[in-house]
Amino acid sequence: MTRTSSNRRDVRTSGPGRGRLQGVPVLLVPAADGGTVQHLAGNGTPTGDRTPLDTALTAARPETRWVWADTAQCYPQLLAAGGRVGRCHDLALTEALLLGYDGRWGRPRSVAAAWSRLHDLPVPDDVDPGEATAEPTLFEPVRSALPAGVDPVSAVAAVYADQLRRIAATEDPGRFSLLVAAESAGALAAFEMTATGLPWSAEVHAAKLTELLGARTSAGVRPARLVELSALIDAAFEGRRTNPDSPADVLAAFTAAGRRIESTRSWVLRKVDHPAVEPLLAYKKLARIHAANGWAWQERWVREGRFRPEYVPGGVVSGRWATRGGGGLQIPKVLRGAVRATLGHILVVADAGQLEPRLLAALSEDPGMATAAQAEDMYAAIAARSFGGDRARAKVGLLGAMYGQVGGQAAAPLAVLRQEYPAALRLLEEAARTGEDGGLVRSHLGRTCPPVGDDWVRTGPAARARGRFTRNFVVQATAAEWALTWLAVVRSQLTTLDAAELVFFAHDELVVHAPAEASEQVVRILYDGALEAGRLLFGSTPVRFPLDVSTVGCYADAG
DNA sequence: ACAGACCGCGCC
DNA sequence: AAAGGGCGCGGTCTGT
Repeated sequence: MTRTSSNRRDVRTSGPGRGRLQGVPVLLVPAADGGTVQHLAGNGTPTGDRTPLDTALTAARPETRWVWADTAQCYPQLLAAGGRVGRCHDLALTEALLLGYDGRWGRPRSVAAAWSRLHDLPVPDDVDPGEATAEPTLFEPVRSALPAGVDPVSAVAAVYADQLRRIAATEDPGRFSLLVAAESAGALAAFEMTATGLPWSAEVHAAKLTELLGARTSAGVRPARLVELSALIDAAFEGRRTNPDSPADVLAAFTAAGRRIESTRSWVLRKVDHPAVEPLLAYKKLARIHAANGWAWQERWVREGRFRPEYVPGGVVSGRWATRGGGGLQIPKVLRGAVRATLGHILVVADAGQLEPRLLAALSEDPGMATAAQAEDMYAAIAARSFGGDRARAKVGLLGAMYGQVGGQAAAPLAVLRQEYPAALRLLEEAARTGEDGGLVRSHLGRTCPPVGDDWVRTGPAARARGRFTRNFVVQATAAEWALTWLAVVRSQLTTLDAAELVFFAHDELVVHAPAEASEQVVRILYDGALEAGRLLFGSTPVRFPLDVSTVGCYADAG
């Protein structure tokens, strides 16, 4: 195993894992009478104290931390019953992080599985949440898979204590604790946001669809505008009936028209001189809106004025979230006019600009790059310093370095960067080499990339592809943990405001819906949170994490 | 009829 | 301008 972060800095003095994200653990305990919670000591052993569940929910201090099997199983029910939890330790997410740290990716991560591994017993498969019992109780997922006779409370306590030991045995327990706290807080936020939903005007959305596509049609029937464009495409191909949704058919049509193209990607088509290109590009754009975010989508995903994406925290290997259905992280720009604050409210939209290059600067501690990362526009600062002010070249070079591009336009800027920012480029190239050799790389806080499969061979394209993946992983995964930490801090501070709700999170962007009179406080919380996230991850670093913040009535007006 | 691969494009 | 990282989704196409 190869570490990629050299020049380690001790961040413990600045207190990751000991600050706002940590608290006194409380353990939930199942009971036939509707539930009690059992208290845990700091090392995970039960103290014997018990409190009724509803009392615990209403009387919990903000620093109370709930230790439970799986936020996905426990929290939606609590939220539906009006409960809300400040902090938690999610045993399943933490188990996945710890297994990954040891290079044991994809093993079952449930409490039952962890408990069984702890006792050298056969490990049960994880239960798909979709296949869980019809009326799950808070602890059903724990109880059902544990061997008969094993007390679920003891199992949770034992796994929790074991995880604390394993965290303490990592290379930097302070960092890993912060990762666990942020991952767990993120899971709370994810299920809260699914319950809350993003304010979505079905009327505005429908009006936009009609403007773009024509009147609504029944399912399976192409709207008027698509029919027209399809006819124009046929005409341009001199009557040849062409299915614009079929890349193979479009390719054949161009071949018949004497135009040899290697694919039907829109940027390839744009270079082709043929009358079918224009209607084809228009068709593809609109057909995409119709298929992915049309009337059927609205019917399925928008209810009571809210779009409710189902977030999957930890759904991406880099620690980014995924969504399940509805394409929640891909709301097209042309439809963002439908995201509207309700009466008397505003949306505060904040996104962290140029996050990945800034994290590269912080990770590598490259002096020149760190200086550039103090600027509001980091690409411009790099350009001024090293590219004679040519911002486009600076950006292409930096992105190419982080994504593993070697040729094309990026080649020359890359050589400049290697000369001027050697520590930053070395970090990336070391990560790539580790990946090509089949090794593991980690994020700043210790999230670890998946190992190679059994059938992996250290040859040509496969090795280079893995090198690009691990090269990008160190940056993308660290960006994801910065953003998660930001989210966690903002979430906890927003509880000080009445009726301010987090409604959207997408990789490096947060949207808060709040009463108009609270807007300035929300803005302050977002900025303070970004500052705090940088401090928690890196202690004192010259790197800044500037935000673009807009206070708007409509998402389309942000930015 | 259904499953899975591939394609292309939306987002970051 | 179009090479390189991560996704979800809906379309077609191919194989069973």
